[in-house]
Amino acid sequence: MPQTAAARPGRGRRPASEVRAAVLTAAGRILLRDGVQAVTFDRVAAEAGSSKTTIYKWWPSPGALAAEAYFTQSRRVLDFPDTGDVRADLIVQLGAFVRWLKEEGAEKPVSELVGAAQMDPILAGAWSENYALPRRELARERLRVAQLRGQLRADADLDVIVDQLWGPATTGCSCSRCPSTSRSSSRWSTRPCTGRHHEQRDPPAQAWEGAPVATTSEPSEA
Amino acid sequence: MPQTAAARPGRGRRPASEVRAAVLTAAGRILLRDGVQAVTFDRVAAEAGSSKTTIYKWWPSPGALAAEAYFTQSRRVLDFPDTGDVRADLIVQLGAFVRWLKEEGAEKPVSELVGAAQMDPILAGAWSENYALPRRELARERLRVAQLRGQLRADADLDVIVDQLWGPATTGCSCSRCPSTSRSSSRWSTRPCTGRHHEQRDPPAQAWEGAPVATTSEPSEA
DNA sequence: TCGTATGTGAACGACTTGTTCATATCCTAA
DNA sequence: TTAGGATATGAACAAGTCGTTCACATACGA
Repeated sequence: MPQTAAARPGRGRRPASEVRAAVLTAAGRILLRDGVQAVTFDRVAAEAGSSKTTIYKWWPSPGALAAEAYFTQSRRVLDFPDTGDVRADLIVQLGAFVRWLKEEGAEKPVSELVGAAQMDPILAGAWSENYALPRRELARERLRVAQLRGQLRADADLDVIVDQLWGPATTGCSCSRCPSTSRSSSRWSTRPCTGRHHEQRDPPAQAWEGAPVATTSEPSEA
Repeated sequence: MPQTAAARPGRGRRPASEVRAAVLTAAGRILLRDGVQAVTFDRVAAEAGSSKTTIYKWWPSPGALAAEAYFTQSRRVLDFPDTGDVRADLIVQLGAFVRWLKEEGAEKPVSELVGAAQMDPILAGAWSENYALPRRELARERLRVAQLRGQLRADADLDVIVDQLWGPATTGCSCSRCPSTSRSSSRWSTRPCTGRHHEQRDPPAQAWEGAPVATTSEPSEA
């Protein structure tokens, strides 16, 4: 995440676009460095060099601000490429998504955002409407194109395919502190894309009863 | 969850076991009624008729207290029966678990506890060590007995079976605010128990990329 | 150039979190 | 039965957070 915009001292109005960019940048940095609970209007205002009053005006809650900061950061990383070969494109995007989570440090903030959404309806709504559902629709569009090009069976259930392709990585976020048992991206299958096999031989890793959290995840160790 | 123990007025020490029971009962009721964030030492003390000082001594955090209150409530509901037919027993227990979540109101507090665990290492540790891993081990024990009795293939991967049987219900907890797409308990399979089929034809519902939360869940609607 | 809109920082009130301390009761040993 | 030690108790306190108000300083458009 990029460096914060320089805050100028003293009163007086700055252009809204400048303030907005500074606030989102500061919120994103606090989210990554200190976690979703550290994203408060007071702290973001201090770090962005903006007014707390203004932030209260523009965002409904710190959670919504944290979510928007995350969306802003992730948008450029999670683009869907379009080379004409949908299968290859989805593999590239899926790889980018997994790297974004596992290697570029997004897993912790995402799991905290998803976690916080469980008790923050505003954040839950923002997540679903501004991130989750739009991204699902992007994936479905790519799969529809594959169907039109004969690269995917016409009767394939697109939601199930989206779940199966991206679900394991996302389950890792929503249940990130789990014992390392059966979850592994190497076991994921792209078989639906071939349009030939009916059976799902390698079930993707998933959450289980009663064991969604543990302390084996390094970033979150107490 | 049962009624609170009557709080007696005035100073003076009460027996620790009485105080403990009152605190756990109060915490459980606040968790169910008002959510995990309402479980604070002040509120629990007020509702239990106990001293905040004492609660600070006995529990490391409100989250740990909330988790223990939940464990206390769930223990009796989620026992594993033992009739000799492991397959039938697991179906009964799985049904009790799903009813506990969906019909007896446990889904919301569980998803909030799991969500809060994402940013509360103490709660995460308590959840894993005192609830998740012990319950997983209980399930594995039952499956081992099935293997010994020839009711389950000797080479079956017990962790994968546990994930697949209980995972969907638990995924519903960890990602409870999701659009109703492919998740449905009716699609779960008990096929591993027959020891005959290698393929998993009906993949259990699971989380997907970017869409783990939404506002379609009634209890959590803003 | 002027008037309107709005970002600004300080101040404020209400509430929460966590600790301290003297007191009242429980419990165990003699 | 009594006495002493341990501990649950409620009030008080300090520090910090949350959310709002308001007069002021600047941006911006006509």
